[in-house]
Amino acid sequence: MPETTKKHATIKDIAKKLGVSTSTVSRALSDSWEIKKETRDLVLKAAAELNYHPNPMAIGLVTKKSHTIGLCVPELVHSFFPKIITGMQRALSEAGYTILITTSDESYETERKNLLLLKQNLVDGILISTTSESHRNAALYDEILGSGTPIVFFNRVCSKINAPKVIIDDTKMAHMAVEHLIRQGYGKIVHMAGPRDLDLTKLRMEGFLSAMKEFGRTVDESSVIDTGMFIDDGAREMEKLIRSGAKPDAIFAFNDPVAIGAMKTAKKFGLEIPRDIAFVGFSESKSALIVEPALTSVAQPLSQMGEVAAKCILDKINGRAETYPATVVLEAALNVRESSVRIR
Amino acid sequence: MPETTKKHATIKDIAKKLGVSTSTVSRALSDSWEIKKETRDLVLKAAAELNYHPNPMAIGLVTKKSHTIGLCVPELVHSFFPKIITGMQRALSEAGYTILITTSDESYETERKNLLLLKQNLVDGILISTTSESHRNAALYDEILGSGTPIVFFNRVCSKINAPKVIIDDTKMAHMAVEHLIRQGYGKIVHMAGPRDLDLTKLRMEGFLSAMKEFGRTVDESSVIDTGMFIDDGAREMEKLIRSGAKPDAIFAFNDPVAIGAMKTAKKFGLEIPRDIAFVGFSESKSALIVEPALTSVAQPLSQMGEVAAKCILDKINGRAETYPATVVLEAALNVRESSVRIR
DNA sequence: AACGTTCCCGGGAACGTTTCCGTTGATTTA
DNA sequence: TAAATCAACGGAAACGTTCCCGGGAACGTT
Repeated sequence: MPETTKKHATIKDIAKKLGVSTSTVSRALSDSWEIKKETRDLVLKAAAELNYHPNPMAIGLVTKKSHTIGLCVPELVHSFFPKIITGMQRALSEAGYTILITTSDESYETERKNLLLLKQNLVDGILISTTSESHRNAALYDEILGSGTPIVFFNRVCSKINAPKVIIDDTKMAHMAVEHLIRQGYGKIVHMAGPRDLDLTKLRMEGFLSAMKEFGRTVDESSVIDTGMFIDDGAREMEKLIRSGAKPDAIFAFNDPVAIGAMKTAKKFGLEIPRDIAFVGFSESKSALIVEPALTSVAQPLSQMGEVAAKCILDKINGRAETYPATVVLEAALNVRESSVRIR
Repeated sequence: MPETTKKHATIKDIAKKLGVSTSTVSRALSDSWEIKKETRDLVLKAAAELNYHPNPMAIGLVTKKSHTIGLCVPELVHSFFPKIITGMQRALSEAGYTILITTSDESYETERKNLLLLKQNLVDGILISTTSESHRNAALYDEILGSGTPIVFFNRVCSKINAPKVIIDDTKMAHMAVEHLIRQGYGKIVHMAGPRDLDLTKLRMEGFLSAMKEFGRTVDESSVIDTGMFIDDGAREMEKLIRSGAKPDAIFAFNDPVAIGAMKTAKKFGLEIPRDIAFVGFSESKSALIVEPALTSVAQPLSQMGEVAAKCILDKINGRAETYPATVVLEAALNVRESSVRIR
């Protein structure tokens, strides 16, 4: 009978084969200083021969580290977060960490469940982009933080929590976008703002307002209209706008979907873009290039954002948190395209 | 001094508090039959009071199950797989399983690394949609299967491996799409095929060919052209086609991006869609609705596919594999839109 | 009345690893 | 040369569970 295929070779098997103790093997594998070079090589060779792979659960049980970090994002289907995740995975897998992904579906209750799940699964740290109602879970964030699990916020942050945050300067970029519209000579500019309770909404609106103010534009209650964050929301609000006879000359939308939805309606009503009305989105998506005319938008360094957030959480976990400031602000870019360029 | 906040309450803490043995507590928590109802309630109450949560690592160490299933997809940024993942998460989290996501970036080497990583992390099962060169890892699939870890393929499968697969009938749907074009009265129909080494490419091409044959259309080497799977690929091939003076009347593309890229080029050259040329895509994406005119495409039940694949792997893990056939074929739908409807 | 059952429960090994503590022989120091 | 340091290793506890084995009541069964 051939050597029965034992499920997995353990440290003991190596020890037995070499006639040494498990401690020695462990030390050799972890490259401890208190090990002779020759025995270490011997162990390494035997480990390779036996096709040894350490059991992460056993390690986790004694070290109380899972080498897993939990991720909580609102959704996955818009390719926004997936791009961020790509960056995270690069940084984390390099460091030997693995990601546990959960989606909150824009519901703070699901987010709460997910966070508790992550805690129970003993993740070493949590990366989170909150739902629009982040304040509702603020207490939970604090509780988790208090229990010793580090948290890093990215993109959508909870401002009142004292934890590292990785973001772009939304206000500045919004300002820049609106300034672009103004310089292009568009008259009445309307801001389609996002969900009320999202921090991002406030920040981008601030940018809108500051740009309007800087250039002496008047702002009244009709300058900003509440919208959601999806295509349908933009389409609906645009229709209302047009039907009310208050067609603006330009729209600065909370994000690309809203802008695209609004564009769709505008075209349906026979408006020509950008002659009759201009559009600027935010958080550039692939759709910005597919839609016609191509949509001007603020491009975020998504993959980099993921990478930075990941490195940040690793530093937190490994106690090198001092090297990071509380908030990292990344550089974004305004990509100007046909949807907002005045034809001369 | 107040009760020092011990990191986590364990089963021993409960046992000590109640003056029973750990075995009893364990039995109570796992709802064993050999436990008195009253003591079980006592344990449950104490557990709640102590805010007890079982340590998954300790459990995994002894039961040799991680309650984690590994996922390996080619990419995440096209919202195709994220939609599938959403379905998976629903089914898996419901069953108390957690999901470990890896992306292979269309590289079979990365896929190989990921699979090995998953194995080392002792996942209970693996869900995979392969890279275009799946045959290169066929031996690895078999090895993993042989080592006792079940695998379920979905969407992109490796045909030579004997494992459950969850797919749609690509050939049938391709046939249907092409039939639609023919019935609309389009003359010269060209198929922009996907990557040569992808199973899906062959299947969809078969559907194209069978439909052409069924309706007595002639097929020569100019009827099928190799493309990649991205927007640029479609754009490039379309340009070649037009410049060569061989403008077809309709294009059946391997997928939506290729169709959209081709559409873009067609419009650039002044062709009107669908009058001068019609387009049909595959694997409906959001972009199909954003592009103008809206793109006819085959919609796959993505979330359902994820759910079915997840349930399948759970059945495999729990030894109820007999309830499933080797291959599950889901129903897809051809969504006809303006891009392929002949104007009368 | 002796004997099997059934019902509950405790003791303790086992899972695979890290790590503390101790030991030994060799080397250096006073 | 005795004492102290050091390099390299073994022994064993610990991490938090599950689960097998065994045992003592309480309950029927012949």
